[in-house]
Amino acid sequence: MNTDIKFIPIDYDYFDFNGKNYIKLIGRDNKGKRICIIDHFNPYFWAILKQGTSEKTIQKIQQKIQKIKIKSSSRITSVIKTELHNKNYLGEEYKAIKIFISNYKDGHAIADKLGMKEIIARRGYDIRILSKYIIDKNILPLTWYNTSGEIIDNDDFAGIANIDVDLCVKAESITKSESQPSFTPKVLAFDIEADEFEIGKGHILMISLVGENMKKVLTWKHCKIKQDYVECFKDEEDMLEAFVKYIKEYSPDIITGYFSDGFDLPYLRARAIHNKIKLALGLDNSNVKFARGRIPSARISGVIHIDLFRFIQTAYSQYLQSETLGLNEIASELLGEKKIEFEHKQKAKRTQKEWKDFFEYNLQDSILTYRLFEKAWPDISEFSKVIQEPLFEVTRDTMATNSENYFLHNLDKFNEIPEKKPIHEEISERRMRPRYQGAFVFQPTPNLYNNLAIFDFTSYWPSIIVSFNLSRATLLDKKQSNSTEVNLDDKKVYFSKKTGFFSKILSEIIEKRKKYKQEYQKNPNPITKARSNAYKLLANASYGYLGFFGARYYCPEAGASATAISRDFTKKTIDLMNKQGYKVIYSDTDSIAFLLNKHTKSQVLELLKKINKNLPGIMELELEDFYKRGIWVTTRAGTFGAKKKYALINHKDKLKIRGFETVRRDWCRLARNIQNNILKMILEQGNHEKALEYLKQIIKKLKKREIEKKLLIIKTQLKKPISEYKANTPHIAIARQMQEKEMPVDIGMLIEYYIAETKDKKARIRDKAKLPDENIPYDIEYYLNNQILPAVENIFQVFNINIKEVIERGRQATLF
DNA sequence: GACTGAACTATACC
DNA sequence: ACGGGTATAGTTCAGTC
Repeated sequence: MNTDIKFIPIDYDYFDFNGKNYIKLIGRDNKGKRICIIDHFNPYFWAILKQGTSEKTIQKIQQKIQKIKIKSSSRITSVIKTELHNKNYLGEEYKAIKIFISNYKDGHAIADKLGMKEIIARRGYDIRILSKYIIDKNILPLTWYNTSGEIIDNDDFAGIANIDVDLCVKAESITKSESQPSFTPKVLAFDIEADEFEIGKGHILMISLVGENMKKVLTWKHCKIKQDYVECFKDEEDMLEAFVKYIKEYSPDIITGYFSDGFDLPYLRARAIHNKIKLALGLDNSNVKFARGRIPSARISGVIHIDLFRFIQTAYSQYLQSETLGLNEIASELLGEKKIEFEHKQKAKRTQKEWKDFFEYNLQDSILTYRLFEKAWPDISEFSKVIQEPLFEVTRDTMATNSENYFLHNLDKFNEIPEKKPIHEEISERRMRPRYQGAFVFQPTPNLYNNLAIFDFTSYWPSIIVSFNLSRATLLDKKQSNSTEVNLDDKKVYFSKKTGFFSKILSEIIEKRKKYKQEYQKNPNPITKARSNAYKLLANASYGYLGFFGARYYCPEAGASATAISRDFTKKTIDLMNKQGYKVIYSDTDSIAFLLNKHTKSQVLELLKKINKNLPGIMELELEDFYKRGIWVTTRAGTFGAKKKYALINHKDKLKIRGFETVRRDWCRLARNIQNNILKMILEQGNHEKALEYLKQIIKKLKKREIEKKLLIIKTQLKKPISEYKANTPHIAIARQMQEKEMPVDIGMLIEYYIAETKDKKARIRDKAKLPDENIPYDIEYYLNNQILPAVENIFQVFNINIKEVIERGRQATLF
C-alpha cells in the first residue's frame, strides 16, 4: 500500500539487508505520529586520476574496478558501477572515477585494491555513511519533507520495521516541503542517584523523570515517606523495569540528562546487568550502546539521547562565567535558578527528613535538566540544521569536528572531492610539530590611566584567513606570479590569490553570521539568536582548525601565516594611532587600548573610519568601548608591566576585569573579593585612599580570626589521575586524603582545602593543607602573605605605596 | 640548612 | 586524540653553597 506523508527526520541510522546498506530515519509526521522511513543508498568513493591519463587507459581502469569483489563471512561486496567525472581536489582539476559499492563497510578494502599507478589518490571512503547520505540525498535533519512510498510491515527487511513506531514507509520519493512549520520535540529529562559514586559499585537509589506533564521519582528506598511524585518499588530491579516502561510509554523523541554519557547511563547499564534485566530503551527494544571515545557516547536506537553537559562544554563554556560546568552552577547562570544546596551523605546516616530532601533534590535535577534543555534547544537544533549533521553527532562532536563537517557538507558546491582524515602515523607526526609563533601582545606600562578607549578587529582570525586566502588548498610549493608571500620565522610561504573553497566557505559563514545577527537585532528571539551564534562559533573555530593535528585540511603554514599577518596589522595600526596623537597603552591579539589625549569621541570615530578605509578584504576594526579609567600593574617580580592583566571602568561605571586574581578560581574568595573591591574603589574614585583603609580593616579582621572559613577555601582542579602527578602539590595531598576517606575523587573535580596553622612554622604548604571540615584554626600568615598581599601589592605599587611596609608600620605602631 | 632556579601545575587572555 | 598560541604565578624539588 502506498502513502504520502509530511515527515521530519530526527534520528538517522542504517542497517544491512542482503549485504546492502539501507538508511533508517526516525521522525514525526505533521500530525505528531512517529514515523520510520527506510531509504536505499548506494555509498561511493573517489579514485583520482593522474592528470593527462588517456581516455583509453581510464576505460581499462574502470573495467578493472568494476570486477572488484570483497568476500567476507557475512556478505559479498561488489562495485555496482563506476562513473567518470571532472572534479576538483585541493583546488586543482582532475578526472576522477566515482565508485559505487554495495556496502560501505568494505569501502576501505576496495580502496586498498586500487593499486593502479594512474590512481594518485582514493578519497571519500572515510566519511560516515550517514553524513554521505545527507550530503548526497540532501535530506537534512529537522527539515520537513513530503515523502511517498510503500507502507512496510514487520516481515519486510528481516523485521526491521518491527519497532515501536506508528508507521514504517519504504521511501520512493523524498522532496523538501515548501512550508516548514516549527517543530517541538517530545523531551524527557532524567537523573539518577546512587549510594556509591563509582559506576556500578553501589545501587541506584532513585531515578527522576521530568517531561511535559510528567514529574516522577522512582525509588525502592524509604517508601513510607509520602510525596505525591515518589513512586515506590519492591527493589532495584523493579524500579529499573518501571524506568524502561515509563520511557516507552512516554515515547520521547529526545531523552536528555546532564553528564548522562559519563554517569547515569553507564550506571544504569551496570545495574541492569547486575539485576539480569535488559535496558531495552531503543525503539527496537535494543540496549543502550556506547560508542568508542574519550567519553563514550550513549546511543539509544530511534531516540536521541542528548547529554547536555557535552553540548554546553563545546558550544557554550568559553562564553560562560561559571567556574565549573556542574548542573547547578550552569543552571543558575543560564536560567537564573537558585541553587539547591544538598549534602550527599553516607546512606546509613540519613534521617527521614533527609530522605525526603533527597527525593526532592533528585527531582529538582531533572527539572533543571529539562529547563536547560528547553533553553539550549534552539542552539542545538540550529547547530544541527546549519552543520547538517544529526542531533546526536552535533551534541557529541568537538568544535573542530563540527567545523570540519560544515566544510564537508559544503564541498559539492565547489565540485570538490573531500580530503582524507589523517591516520595514526600522520597524527603523531603532526603532534610533534613545534609551536608556531602566535599573536602580538603589547608590553604595558603600569599605571592608572584616565580617558581611554579600545578598538578591536571583528572576527580577526577568520577575516585574515579569508582576506589572504590562507588554506591547505591555496598553499603553493613555490612563489608564483600571482601569489601572496608571508614571512615566517624559518621560511617564506606563498598562497595563491585565486580564492579557494576554504576561504569561500568561511566568508559565507561570516556573511551569514552578519546577516543573522542583523536579523536577530531586528527580531530578537531564541531562533535568530541561535542561528547567528552557530555561525559565530563556526567562524571562530576555523583558525584553530588549521593547526589541529586531526584536521583533514590541516595547514600549520596557514595558521602561522595568519598570526604573522595579524602581528603586522596590529603593530601598523598602533604606529598609525600613535602618529595621530593618540597613545596606545596596551594590545593583545586583536584589541588596541589607547589614551584619547584630549581627542573627542567623534575624532576617535573618524580615526576608526580612516583606518578601516585602508584595511584589505573583509578586515574591519571597530570600537569596543570608551573607558573612564583603567589600571595596569607590574608582574609579581615587579620589574615590568604584566600582560593579560588589567581592569577598566566605562562611563556607565561598569567594570571589566581581566587576568587579575579576582577572576581566577584557584584563589580563595577572601583574596578575590578584597582585590575586586579595591579595584572597584580605585577605578570609581581615581585614587587609592578609600581602598587602603578598607584593606587595613580586613587585615585586622583576618588577624583576629574573624574571617569565615568558606572565604578561605582554595579550590584547585584535578586534571589527571592522581598517580600521574609528578609533584606532590597541596591539592594532590588533599585528593589522597579524600580517597582514604572514601570520598568521591574524580578527574575534573575541584579539590577544596584551606591552609591551617601548624606547630612547625616551616612546614610545606601541602602539609598545612586541610580538608574544609577540619577544625584547625587557619594560618593567618599564609592568608596574609600568600593570598591577600600578592593580590593587592602591585595595585598599590601603582601609587608608589609599598603595602608590606604600610602593614609593618601599622604593626609597630600598635606595639608602641 | 638556607638559597635558587628549574620543573611542574593550574588558569587566564584572545 | 578530538581547535591555536601567549602569559602569569604558585608550589615543589633538586642542586648549590
